[in-house]
Amino acid sequence: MPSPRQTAALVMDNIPLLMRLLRTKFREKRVGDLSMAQFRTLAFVDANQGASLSEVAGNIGLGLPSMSKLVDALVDHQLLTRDTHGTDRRRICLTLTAQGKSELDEAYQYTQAFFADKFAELTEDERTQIAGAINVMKKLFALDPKRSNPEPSEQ
Amino acid sequence: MPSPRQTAALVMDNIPLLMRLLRTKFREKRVGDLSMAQFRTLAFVDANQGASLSEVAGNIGLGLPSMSKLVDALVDHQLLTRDTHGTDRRRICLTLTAQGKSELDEAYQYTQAFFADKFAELTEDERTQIAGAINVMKKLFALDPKRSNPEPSEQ
DNA sequence: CAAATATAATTGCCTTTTGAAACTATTATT
DNA sequence: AATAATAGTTTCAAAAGGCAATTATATTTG
Repeated sequence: MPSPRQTAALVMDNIPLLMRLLRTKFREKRVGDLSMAQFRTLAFVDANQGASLSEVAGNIGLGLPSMSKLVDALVDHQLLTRDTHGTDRRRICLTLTAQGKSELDEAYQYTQAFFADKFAELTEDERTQIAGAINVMKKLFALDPKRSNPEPSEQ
Repeated sequence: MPSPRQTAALVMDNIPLLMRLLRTKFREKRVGDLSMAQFRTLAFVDANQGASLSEVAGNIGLGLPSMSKLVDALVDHQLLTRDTHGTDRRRICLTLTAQGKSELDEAYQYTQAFFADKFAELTEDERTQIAGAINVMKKLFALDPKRSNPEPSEQ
């Protein structure tokens, strides 16, 4: 029966360690030399086709200038396309290229394989507990990556 | 009944978001202008008095040069002391100063307050689930910050 | 409608963070 | 003693991120 404070401490103490593990595993096989931020950007655009720069920046946790440069690099490497929005030409419309999708998948699956192997060591109950816990926190902290603009209205 | 792969995906997708939240909250009130890495360094040294540079670097996930400079700054601000090890004068012995301990506590508690408030919205069962899940992963991934040198043998 | 204001993204410049390589000092090995 | 190994530091360069100013487009308002 952990108190809110105890739970907070447990989360605060261990999330950074989990994150580091994730980073480490990810860097271990930097597919296509994607940085963590680049990877997460691709993943967000994959889940939110046609996203704007602001949306991506906000959801990844970067400023506009930084994200603009990051996207620049991804476009240069032909992993993303940056088109102008059809009805609002200030905005850009980010989309994954086929190559972007495949590199994203490759990077994702490499890391997933490691974690899946580890989670396979657990019982179903333990996995259920973890999945449940994450879903609870997802809801509690409104963690779902939301588009600031509810209408994807492409073109 | 989540499969290992599904559990992996859930963790991979949400840990970065949780981490970002943690960072954001932390930066919101940068007590004493501590960076995230500096904060985690102080926390590690607090839990591992007399730690060496390599130990800290390894556990925080930084290279030696970076950690050396980071520690430099903390020593300059009188939050850490850097003494030479008694029996092996190549090594350094890091210890928290009283001020370091107090700034660490202050920073920790500020962030903890936010998370505790959120977790207070949950039921006991949900908190138990979260705490259980984290403990399972802690064990599974051997997340506990371990000292590379089991013997703290000071001086 | 024209002027003023707001918004989206980019660019230039700067600071901070990071690491690779070289270097120093100390300890361990042969 | 000579050599190798280990712990930290320093130097240098590169990367990442942000602030402020700029451009381009939309929206508001007088």
